[in-house]
Amino acid sequence: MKYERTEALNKATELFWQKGYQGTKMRDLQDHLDMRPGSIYAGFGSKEALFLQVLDCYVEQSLSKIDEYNQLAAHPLEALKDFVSGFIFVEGKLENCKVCLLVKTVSESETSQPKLHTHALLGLQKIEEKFTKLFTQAQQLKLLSQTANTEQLGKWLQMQIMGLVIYSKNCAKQQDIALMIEHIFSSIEQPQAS
Amino acid sequence: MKYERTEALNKATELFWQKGYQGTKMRDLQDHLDMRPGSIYAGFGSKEALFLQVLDCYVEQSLSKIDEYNQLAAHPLEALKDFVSGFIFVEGKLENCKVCLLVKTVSESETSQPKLHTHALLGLQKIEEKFTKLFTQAQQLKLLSQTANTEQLGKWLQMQIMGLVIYSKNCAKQQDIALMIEHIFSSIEQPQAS
DNA sequence: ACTGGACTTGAACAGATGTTCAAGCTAAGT
DNA sequence: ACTTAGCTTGAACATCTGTTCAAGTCCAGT
Repeated sequence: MKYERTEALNKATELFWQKGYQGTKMRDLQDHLDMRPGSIYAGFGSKEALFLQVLDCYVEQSLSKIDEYNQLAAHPLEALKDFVSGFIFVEGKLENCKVCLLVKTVSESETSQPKLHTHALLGLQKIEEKFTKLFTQAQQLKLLSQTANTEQLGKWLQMQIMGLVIYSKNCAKQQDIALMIEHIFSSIEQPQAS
Repeated sequence: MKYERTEALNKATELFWQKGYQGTKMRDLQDHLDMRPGSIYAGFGSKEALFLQVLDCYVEQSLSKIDEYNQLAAHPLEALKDFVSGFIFVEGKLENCKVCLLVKTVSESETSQPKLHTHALLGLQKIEEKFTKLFTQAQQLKLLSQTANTEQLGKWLQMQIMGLVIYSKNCAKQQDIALMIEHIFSSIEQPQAS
């Protein structure tokens, strides 16, 4: 059942990612997971509990994806850029980009679902810390100015990604987005007084 | 009844802004507008129709707010910066910043509510056009390089605002955000090859 | 005082939605 | 073949939610 559990979690992630927490109905989940309500409740507790597990799973996967990129890339900055590009251009196409599940959740649950909100913020924080860690690595490799504030850079990148994923929904032109990504990273590599 | 209508629309905007479209229940609206369901339906048609009117109203108000800033400020770039700051630091405080209603709607309605999605995107487009217009003004006033692509700058600013409003929910430190705004505008005023 | 039209009221409705649970099923242990 | 423990089933339930409409209220025109 262990395998089926992760399988189910992944399918649930898909749905929540597409439709958001409130937009996903229990019936949708039943269909998509091919599980009856009783099984879902036995396995995950409740809709909210399932969603929290989905969030955790999503964060875990994002963190390891960054690590993967870091092992493949020539240096940490390239890894971050690849990660961002991979996030926006899914299978090379802009159209497939979904708004990051965490971003979506933070925006949706702002006031109505404090538990989800806190949880999503926590996830975003972990990812930001990973960004900061890679920036610090880059600094040690002399790829960044020794005076650069890597923590501030982590925040900056996190903010940029949030802007990018939302804006991607708004903008048809793949090239515009690619240009923005270039711009973001060229401004990081030639650090201003920040 | 004309006055009461805009009054009601403003109150509805507040609620939708706080809770999102799906998160706002008809009963909440009834309480908050102090109107009975029949009156709401007579005046606005349906929950969806009301929300669309709220969106239109929100866009209109945002556009005129930019114009106001433009008349008060020394030049268009300052106006844009004031607008962004005013958006993020509501009454001087970061805590009051709500995720932009349009951004929230785009994120929430991505797949489940195509009508709302399209409408919100249209609103964002209008605002972006206004940004571009101000950048073009700035260029004519020689505040920007004559080779700068003002359309691209409009997109860039729009994307930055999206990032900022979401990130503001995540980040406690007012100073970090202020720094980011500085960074955004200083990079615009010293234009790269974009 | 009376009429007619427009707006308001709020109980009621139909369908949706999260959740439960008694009954059924499956397979490993004896 | 029998037992047992744990998982699965899906009808049923209580509550929620968007919407309707017959009845009521208000007020300008006569």
